[in-house]
Parts: sequence; structure tokens; C-alpha cells
Amino acid sequence: MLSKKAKYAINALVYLARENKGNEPIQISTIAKSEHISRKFLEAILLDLKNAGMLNSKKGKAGGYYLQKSPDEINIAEVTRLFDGAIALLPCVAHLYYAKCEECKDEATCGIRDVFAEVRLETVNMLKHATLSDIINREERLTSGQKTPL
Amino acid sequence: MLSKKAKYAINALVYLARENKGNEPIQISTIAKSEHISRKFLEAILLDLKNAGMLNSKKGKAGGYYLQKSPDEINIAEVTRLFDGAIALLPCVAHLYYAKCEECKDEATCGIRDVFAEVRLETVNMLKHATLSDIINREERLTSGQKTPL
DNA sequence: ATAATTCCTATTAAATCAATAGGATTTATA
DNA sequence: TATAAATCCTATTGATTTAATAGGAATTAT
Repeated sequence: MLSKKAKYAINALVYLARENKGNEPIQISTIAKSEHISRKFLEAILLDLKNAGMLNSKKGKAGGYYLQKSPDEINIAEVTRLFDGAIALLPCVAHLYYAKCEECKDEATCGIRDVFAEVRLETVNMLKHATLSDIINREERLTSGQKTPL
Repeated sequence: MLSKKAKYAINALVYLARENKGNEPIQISTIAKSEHISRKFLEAILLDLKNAGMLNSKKGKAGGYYLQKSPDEINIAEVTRLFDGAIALLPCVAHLYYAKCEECKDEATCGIRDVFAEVRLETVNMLKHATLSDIINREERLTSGQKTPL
């Protein structure tokens, strides 16, 4: 399961991508109210997103947060990695967070590893394609009741 | 990431499927040594697997554990669910462990949910096909250096 | 009877998670 | 230039989960 941090981060990012066409700063408390997130908790989350380069902020009165990158350049893979670490289900198949399974005898011939390598590959692939733009497209498609045209 | 319990359970099951063709009971301590797992910890894990119907045991002297179902009827999806709960990354897309995202406004039109529903579907699909037999096949293929024939 | 094994319950130490608290810093604007 | 309103930063906390450990009860082959 995703952590609450990761989930709230995604919700906040999608909110900003949806509501903030002009890129004027939006306050933490506005996002917190709309998305039903504790303001103080969200504060820390948005700061992390800023330090990761996805958001930028304006300080002081009339300050707030806005997207630093375009909505099709921010994807769910990088957000979940930022808060929850590896996407892989086993450390030995992670790329950015690789670690050896201490109990493993031979990584190269491990059938379990082989399974989870495939799972990781597919998952990362799907989450990388899930950009903020993509998510908003899905919202619109679901809202209007359309199906994917194919 | 999988919990250690889930990982150890998979290792133990694959061990039993590989080493235990005659289905005579194998002792906990034998598996623990081979797979580098704490004996006491493995004890609890194997008991859970027994209660879930995947293993059976013989008590007393010369007792031990053996597979209750055939190796192609035990898959990684059910093992990880047993120890780690839902495979889904969001509660709202889980099937067996469904729960509402409290902060969600409308599940039916949520683009985030839509993404994670796809991820879950693919993951469950892959993990269901990853049976003990399949894993041992992979081991053999990897050991002999063959590629999948296609 | 004995030894060897699984079965069962309880406890624990450490880590992680989800949040809260409080104030420092920055900035628009009256 | 004072004030209000916002982000920024550090520290703390309570609850939960994880990964084990401990100790003994029950069972069974020899």
C-alpha cells in the first residue's frame, strides 16, 4: 500500500494541475481543505515536493505553491519513490533502491527474483505513463461516461 | 516491499516444492538452515501456511511440513495476501481488502483510482500465474542459461 | 519412557507512520 | 514601516507494525 504521504502528495499534485491553469500560487490551506488533508501534514509534503523539483513556492503573504514542471512531466512513479522508496516488491529487483536479499543464494538464478523483476518492470512502466495530464484525462473520460475510443 | 514473513514464506514453499518430491515431512530446522531464516520465526510462518491450507504437517518425532496442494495450485498472489494483505496500492482498488479512501470525493470518476486499478489488475494477474511450479521452471531456465523458447 | 518435533501464547525492541507543535523567515500591502 | 499572512524548518509524540524471541504444551516415533 502507498503511504498517506504519497497518496496526499498525488492528490495535491492533481489538484494543482487541475485547478491552477494560470500557475498563480495556491495556499496550502486551500488545498488541504479541498482534499481533506491535515494542513500541517500537507505542509511537510508540499515542501518535499518542492525540494524534489516538482513544485515551486512563493513565500509570504499571498504566497503558495504551484507546479514547477508541466503536468505531463510529473508522473506517479517519481512521486511514490520520493515518499515510499522503491516501487519493487523485493530489494533485489529495485533499480534506484537496490539491495541484496541477505538470505539469497544466487541472484542470477533465483526464480522468485525473476517473477518480481517482471512485476516491477510492468508497474514502473504503468506508473511512469501515469502523468498528471494522464490522470486528468482519465477524470474527464470517467466523468463524461465515455469509454476509451481505441 | 514485501514483508520478511511473506518473503520467507515464498522461499520455504519453493524449497518444499523443489526438494520434496516424495512429500515426506521436512523439519522446520532443515528449511530454516537451508534458507537462512530464524527457526522460531519460520515456525510461525509455516503454521500460518498450514492454517491457510497450503501446507500440512506431521507432529512429533520425525514430523515436519509438506505441501498440501500441488505446486501449480499455490501461487504468489495468495501467499503475499496471507501475510501482507492487499496487493493493491490503494485501498479503494483492492478486491479482497477493499476500503474506501476517506478523503476521496467520487470513486467512480477518480483518475488516480483508475491508474491504480490498472496496476493492481496487472500485478494480481502476474502473481497468480507465478505458481511454485512456474518459479521452479524459471530457476531451471535461468540455471541452464536457456532463454524462453517463444 | 524418551527424545524430538510441531503447536500455541505472550512478550519485546526497534522501526515506521501519521501527525502535531511552535516558532523563524519572508513578503504583500495598508 | 508596521502588520498580517503565508511558507519554512526542527523537534516531538503516540500509535501501529515488524521481526523476532521465549517458554512451554501437546504429539508421536522409537
